[in-house]
Amino acid sequence: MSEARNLSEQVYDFIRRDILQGILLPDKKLQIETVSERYNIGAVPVREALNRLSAEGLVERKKQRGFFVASLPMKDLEELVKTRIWLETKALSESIANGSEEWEDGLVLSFHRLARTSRRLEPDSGAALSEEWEIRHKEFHMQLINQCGSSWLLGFCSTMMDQAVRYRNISMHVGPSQKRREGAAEEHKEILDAVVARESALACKLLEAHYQTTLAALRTVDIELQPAVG
Amino acid sequence: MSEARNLSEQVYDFIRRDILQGILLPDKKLQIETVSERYNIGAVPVREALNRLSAEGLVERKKQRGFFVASLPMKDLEELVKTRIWLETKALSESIANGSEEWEDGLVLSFHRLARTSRRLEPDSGAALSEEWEIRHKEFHMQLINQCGSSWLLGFCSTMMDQAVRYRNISMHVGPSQKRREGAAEEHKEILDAVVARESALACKLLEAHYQTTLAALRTVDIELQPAVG
DNA sequence: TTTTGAAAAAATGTATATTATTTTTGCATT
DNA sequence: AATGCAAAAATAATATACATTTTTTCAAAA
Repeated sequence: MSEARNLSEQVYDFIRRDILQGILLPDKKLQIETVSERYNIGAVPVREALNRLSAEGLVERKKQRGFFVASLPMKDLEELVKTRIWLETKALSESIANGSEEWEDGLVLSFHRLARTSRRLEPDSGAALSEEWEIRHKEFHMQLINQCGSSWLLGFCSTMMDQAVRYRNISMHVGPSQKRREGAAEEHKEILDAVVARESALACKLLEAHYQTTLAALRTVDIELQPAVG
Repeated sequence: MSEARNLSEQVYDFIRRDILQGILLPDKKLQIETVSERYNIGAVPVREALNRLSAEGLVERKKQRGFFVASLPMKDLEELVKTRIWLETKALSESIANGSEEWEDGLVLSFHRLARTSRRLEPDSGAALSEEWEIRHKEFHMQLINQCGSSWLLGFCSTMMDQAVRYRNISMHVGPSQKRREGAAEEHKEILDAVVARESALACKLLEAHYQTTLAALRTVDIELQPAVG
């Protein structure tokens, strides 16, 4: 894993992971000294990491007032999902148009690994397995679009996927022990099949439906996500 | 202008401006000490600025090897333009669908200001006027899409506009005193008219043509853009 | 020409000082 | 006594100076 990364990169990874997993709650103050102590790393590396995270939108930076975990208002979720659908369906149709058989093979593989991890996932599974699912899930969705022919578009989609993960994980932490949505596995299978059949329009429709369903599921957790300040 | 910004923000603005204007050439090493001296600001604020710029893609960060002005390969320009067309036509059609008359008014105003600045622009105009044109130009293009209903999409388009500006400015610096493209002003007018007429498909076609023409103009400057290292 | 290793240069990290913001405290006023 | 305000103390962000570690350079030897 850690191949001689420097402290700045280590603490960057730690904070990033904790924000995505919802361990660090939205709007929480990220005081340099506290973060420093938490990860046992000096102030300068911490500041460098926070500066980069702030440019990525996972951290907010208020001048002369320090850093905060980026806010995550429920009302912004709709906009996020809408934009994901716009960009990812575009990327998906381009990918289907350009993608070789090798790409198809890679997609089948990504799906299989995701499905395997899903099956092992119990309501009380440990954090490690849950983290593996997150990785497989993102890999599958990125594999769907990675032949779109634009690294810009891929980057934007990746950024938004990470934000979406935050909503999912926060809702699981905040609500009364939510569990991961059941139907998702079949939806992934349907998307895979449509892509392999090169049915572009159908694949896009299924992908959109997948995100709309996820949105609907999150909306039921209508708990206010802004409480934990400090 | 500068309302009590701290050193880190000041140097951030300086470096950003110099990269966009093409004063700092692609791949140039951004040595902390050198940058520090150049802007008369200490090492820590410089590092914070460079870290943020690296997350934005204007600066590249190689671990244990420091910072460099982000590379700008000519081959990536095609991909950038393609992606801009994908996202901005989507944003434009949404904007036209949603935009109120106030938005329309704002667009007419943006166009007028851009046109006025264009007219004043001579081949030997100073940097100040040229910088004003850049600002007006971006304002017009952002105004076109700012009712798209997605701040994510707006941010992505803004990021790519900045990258495109780099190509334009670099080509003017590197080539034998290139001048700004003539036809652009009329193209802007045509886009404005199509938008005001709410002819969404036409407006998108014109916007795409506008970017394709710009791309073609830049392609004639086939000078390698990678020489200045150090 | 290629390799090697010490010196120089530059990035990364620590300790500390400075400056801005927030909180507390004490006094005046209602 | 309760409230409001202002000044001072405390806290925390920002910046400087300096130490350590890594990379690069350059010259001598294979």
